Amino acid sequence: MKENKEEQSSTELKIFEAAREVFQAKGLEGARMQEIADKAEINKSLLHYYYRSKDKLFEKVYQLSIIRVIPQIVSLLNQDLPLEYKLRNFVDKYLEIIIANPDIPLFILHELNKNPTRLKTFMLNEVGKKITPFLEQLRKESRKGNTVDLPAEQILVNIMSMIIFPFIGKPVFQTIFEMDDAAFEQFIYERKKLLPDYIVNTVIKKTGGS
Amino acid sequence: MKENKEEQSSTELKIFEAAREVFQAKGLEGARMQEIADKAEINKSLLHYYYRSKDKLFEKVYQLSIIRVIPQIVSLLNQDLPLEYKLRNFVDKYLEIIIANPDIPLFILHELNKNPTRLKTFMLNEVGKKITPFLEQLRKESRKGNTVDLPAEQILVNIMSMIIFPFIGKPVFQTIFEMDDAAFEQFIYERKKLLPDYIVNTVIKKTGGS
DNA sequence: TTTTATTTTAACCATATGGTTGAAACATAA
DNA sequence: TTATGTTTCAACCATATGGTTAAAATAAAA
Repeated sequence: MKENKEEQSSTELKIFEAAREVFQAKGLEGARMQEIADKAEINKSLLHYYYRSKDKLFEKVYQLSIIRVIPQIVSLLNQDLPLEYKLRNFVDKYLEIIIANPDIPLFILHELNKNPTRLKTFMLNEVGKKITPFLEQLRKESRKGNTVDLPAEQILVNIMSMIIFPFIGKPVFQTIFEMDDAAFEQFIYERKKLLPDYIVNTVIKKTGGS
Repeated sequence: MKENKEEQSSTELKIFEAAREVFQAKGLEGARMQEIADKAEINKSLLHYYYRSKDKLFEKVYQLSIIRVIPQIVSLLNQDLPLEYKLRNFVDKYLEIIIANPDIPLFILHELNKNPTRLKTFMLNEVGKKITPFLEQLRKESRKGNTVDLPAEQILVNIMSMIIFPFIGKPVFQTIFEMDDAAFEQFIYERKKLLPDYIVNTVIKKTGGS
């Protein structure tokens, strides 16, 4: 390992990318070190040369998966913007992030299901605390009669559900709608175009106008 | 194994129930036969006495998990009813089924993600083909201007997302909203009350009335 | 060239795990 | 009682897998 922490060698990155793919597809126990080595086109010894063990490698993949998406998403709710604008932006950018990392949600949620307390403090501090201003904003607008009459938490769950679930349910939807990969990609593309408007319209009550 | 296929011995059922819990929580590779035996309060030998192998046991759990929910849900869309009534009923009963089997969605989707072709023919025949009448109904009402202007598939994905995802994302929501188990149960109960109306209102355009 | 870092090869170890077996204890029914 | 089915226990096997090691080959840097 000649390089320092910042500039990783290309093989180290190749290994990490392969590990990311395999872990995200199969989970910690379902993944095989041999499969990771094969996908990275190196041999198993090198895995231990760069990362000491399966657990260590998994931990890096897991943490980076989370750091790669969650802070970005949370920050979208942390700006001082009018509700409608913020909402539209949130849905749009959230979808962009998930489209770029479509396997991360199921990966995180499966691992979290096996061990629900794993990220508790992180979730509480980096997500829970940082979204309360947004929930407050929702409640404030709700009191003014500007939103649909639902608890703020239910609204947020609705929004997140519609953004994330299509990616988690991809194999089901692809089959029952008889879509090949291209068709599903098109379906997601269509979704990205219409979902921001749809969510804004189902959350925010427009006063005045036609 | 004295009993016939219909009336399983109580231990056989106890084993199956334990296996269901462990497999649904940990997945196929994450599950340990010893843990199943412990939870069933029998020893490992008995697992093989009743079910020949881990794979065989898993297969039964997997298939029953699917058969326990999917046909029920699909049948809700297969009745000859007006859209609004059908929709309200669908959301209500779907939630009921998932509340009774909250771990099944993530379980199925994780296993499906590891092997996306696994249930392809089943999904196609038992789901895909049977929901086309519903999609047609949606399109017909859409042409009459009675629904929101979205492709039928997008509408169905929205609906399924809002029903299923809260259960998949439970560990996240529970943490960021700081809910204990009772509070989360209450949250789901609240959801069951309001979601049918909410979904009907966001899908069906009411003509006339104030 | 000399030195250092990277990569391969191959063999190997330790462990966990799924799986098996046989004997014995126990219960139940014929 | 006899026979059959159920359950436990303990020991054990085979395998896959994660992990390690040593030696050599190769490449790169000094």
